[in-house]
Amino acid sequence: MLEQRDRAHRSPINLSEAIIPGLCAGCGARHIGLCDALADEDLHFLASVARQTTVARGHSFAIEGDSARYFFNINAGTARLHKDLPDGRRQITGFVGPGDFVGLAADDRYTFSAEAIEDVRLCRFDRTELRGVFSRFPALERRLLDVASHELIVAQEQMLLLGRKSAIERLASFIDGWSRRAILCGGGTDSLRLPMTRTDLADYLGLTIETVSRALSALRKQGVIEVTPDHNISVVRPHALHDIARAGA
Amino acid sequence: MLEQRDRAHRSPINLSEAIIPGLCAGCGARHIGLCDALADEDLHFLASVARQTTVARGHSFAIEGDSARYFFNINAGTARLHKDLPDGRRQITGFVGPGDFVGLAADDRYTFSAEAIEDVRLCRFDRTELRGVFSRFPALERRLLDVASHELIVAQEQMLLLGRKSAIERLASFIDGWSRRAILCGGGTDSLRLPMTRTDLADYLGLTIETVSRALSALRKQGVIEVTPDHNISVVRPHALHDIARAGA
DNA sequence: ATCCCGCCTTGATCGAAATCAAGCATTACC
DNA sequence: GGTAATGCTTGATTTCGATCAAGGCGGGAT
Repeated sequence: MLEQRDRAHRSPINLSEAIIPGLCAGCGARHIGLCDALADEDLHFLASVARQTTVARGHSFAIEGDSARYFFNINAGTARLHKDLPDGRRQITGFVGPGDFVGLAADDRYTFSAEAIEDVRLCRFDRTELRGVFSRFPALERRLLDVASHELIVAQEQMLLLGRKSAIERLASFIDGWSRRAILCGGGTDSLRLPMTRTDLADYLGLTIETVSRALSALRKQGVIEVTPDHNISVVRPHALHDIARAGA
Repeated sequence: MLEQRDRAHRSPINLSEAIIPGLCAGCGARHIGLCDALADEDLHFLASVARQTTVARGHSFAIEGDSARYFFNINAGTARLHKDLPDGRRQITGFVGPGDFVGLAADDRYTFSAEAIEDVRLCRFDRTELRGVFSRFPALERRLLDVASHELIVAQEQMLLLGRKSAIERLASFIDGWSRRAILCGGGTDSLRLPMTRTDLADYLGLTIETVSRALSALRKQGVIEVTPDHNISVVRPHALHDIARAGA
């Protein structure tokens, strides 16, 4: 592993970070994990199809309808994926962070837009050349199938949320899920950093900012969460939160 | 192709139908398409991990929470995939027909239930043994990744529908999509068979049966569709329907 | 410091869809 | 044939979340 990291540093991009994101060791499904020994020629090959870039907060690195040339792996920061209706209505389909992939759900053209909500560092792959990567690293394709399957599970859970849950249940579900993700990624269990605005939350949960605000207040008044002055959240009663999220399971 | 079909008939299951569903030749993404020549030993191997079954209307062949032993390929009939909340609220995440796969979005346990809404014929694979199938037929894994990607696109489109569209836009979107699917599958463009009930439609679109009924009436009054006496639909003005679905794009 | 602007919260009112309710059509079953 | 069950439609009323509106807070620019 360390030997591999050394080798990676010799290549133009930091492959150990790009291909084997080390930040979230506990996240399981969110990593490629090309952990086998890599020959130098393999590294050069990977470096030839990948490229590390930085995207500043507020900027998009994929736009719905554009030709889908690239596939991305997030190394640092948070981005939102969204779809828009012509009249401005917006649905955020997910937030992605370190270790996550962007571009799996793409045809010829992107069917979503991706925008950095914090400064984002990412690794960019040419999608055509990625095919070649697959034949050289079959484990990668296997891994991507697992990732895609997992994303399908998450997407279906979100359909249940959007189709059938009340406003307060949606907020509880989101905070519950987000805090589990934070815990898995090694974050402390006390304060939960929310990099997205209330508008983002509303567009993710199919609500308006006012309803999001009211639902958060309701959860606060019930003593389930606390809202910090900087608009972050701390979960006071995780079990109660989970019960609300699952509609009293 | 014909030679392959002949060979398939020698095996215990009808592989040409099960693995290469022939019913919907125009559907593209929905087929595995193991179109390369198959050796006899390959056929025997496939037959050893697959099994053809019939599921009667109203019966489930996968239940949320159960150990996810099997992966399915639908050969005939229609099924609904759904998730339920403890208090009875239900979200249908999709309808599947000939050529579709069920069980991609599964972990250790099913995260959805699958129920036949017509008599269904399907081909059942043991998910553990499927891993072995992958190493023998790498093209299959590639194909499943494509299928999973396509399902992700559809799921995200459905999130936009559930999170941001009005009742009438949801109905228009559904009918538009369903009719395109029917046309691709070689169906006539005139009458559109809806194998699902209004309740299913409501649970798919995040509405109630009354609202579904009213939205259909509204579309009918606008001269966009006609509702046949047997509750099927015929699309009178496809372009207008599409415009409503895309919120006046 | 002061102003402005973006972001959030809370209150008042409105509206789209849910709920409640009634009735009709078709099919299933005795 | 009669009757119950199932599924669909339409009308009346209610409700939850959207919309409209006002005000607070904090950070950045001048």
